[in-house]
Amino acid sequence: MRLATWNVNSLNVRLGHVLDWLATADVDVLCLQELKLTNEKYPQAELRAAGYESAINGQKTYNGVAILSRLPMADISADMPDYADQQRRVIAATIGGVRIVCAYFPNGQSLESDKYRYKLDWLDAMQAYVARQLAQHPRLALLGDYNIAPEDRDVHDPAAWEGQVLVSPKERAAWSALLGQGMVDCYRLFEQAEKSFSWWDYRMLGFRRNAGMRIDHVLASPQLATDCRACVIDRAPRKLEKPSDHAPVVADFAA
DNA sequence: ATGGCTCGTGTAACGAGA
Repeated sequence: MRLATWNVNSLNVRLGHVLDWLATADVDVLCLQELKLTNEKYPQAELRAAGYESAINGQKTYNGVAILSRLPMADISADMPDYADQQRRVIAATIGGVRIVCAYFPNGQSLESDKYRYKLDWLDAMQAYVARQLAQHPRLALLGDYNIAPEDRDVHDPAAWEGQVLVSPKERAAWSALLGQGMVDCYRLFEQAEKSFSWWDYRMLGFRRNAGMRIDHVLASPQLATDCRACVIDRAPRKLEKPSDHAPVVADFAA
């Protein structure tokens, strides 16, 4: 079973890239973030023609997430039930015996911002949500744009970024707490090239200079992680005309 | 030099992203 996550930064703009990528990526499930469109405007027909059904939690202008699957989906659930959120950032479904959670973690903007406080509260809620999901689903995958670079090796210039949003101690503590629940960073199960990133700033020739961060992740529960055979970041779509600033991350599981 | 680009909105700048 092949699972992927991709922050597309507007599905309107990126639909062509998504369809082209699905045609060759051979993934069973694709989690999308930053749709920036409502459920009414979701391109259901085009994706269905490509062989994928969708579970959608859309929002106008900002946020919005979806799970695309070429296998049957069950028990679709939008948002975190015990966290009242105006922003559409979470959708979950059970596919092929795996509980899939697709999440767009808040950015936080800066440590002084109200958005940072919101991010920390949201991270607390996600912690509790994952605990409940784990209790119910031994085979759990949490895929998405975490807006957290877990370690300094996930940052192109750790000195310049030290203490800032995406790498602050409180954000990294939230990441560590997810690992503390048993969740496994699939990407680090395997040997990877140095300076492997999943996001590059549009400005300053970020991609050409490989000035990026690894902030898009696939975490798997202990039982599911034992079946993980590979995890890669596919940089190819980032090289296209008008790309998303994020690249897809793909994780391959036996059975 | 704290910007630099790309979105949506709406049809001009501006907020937001990271």
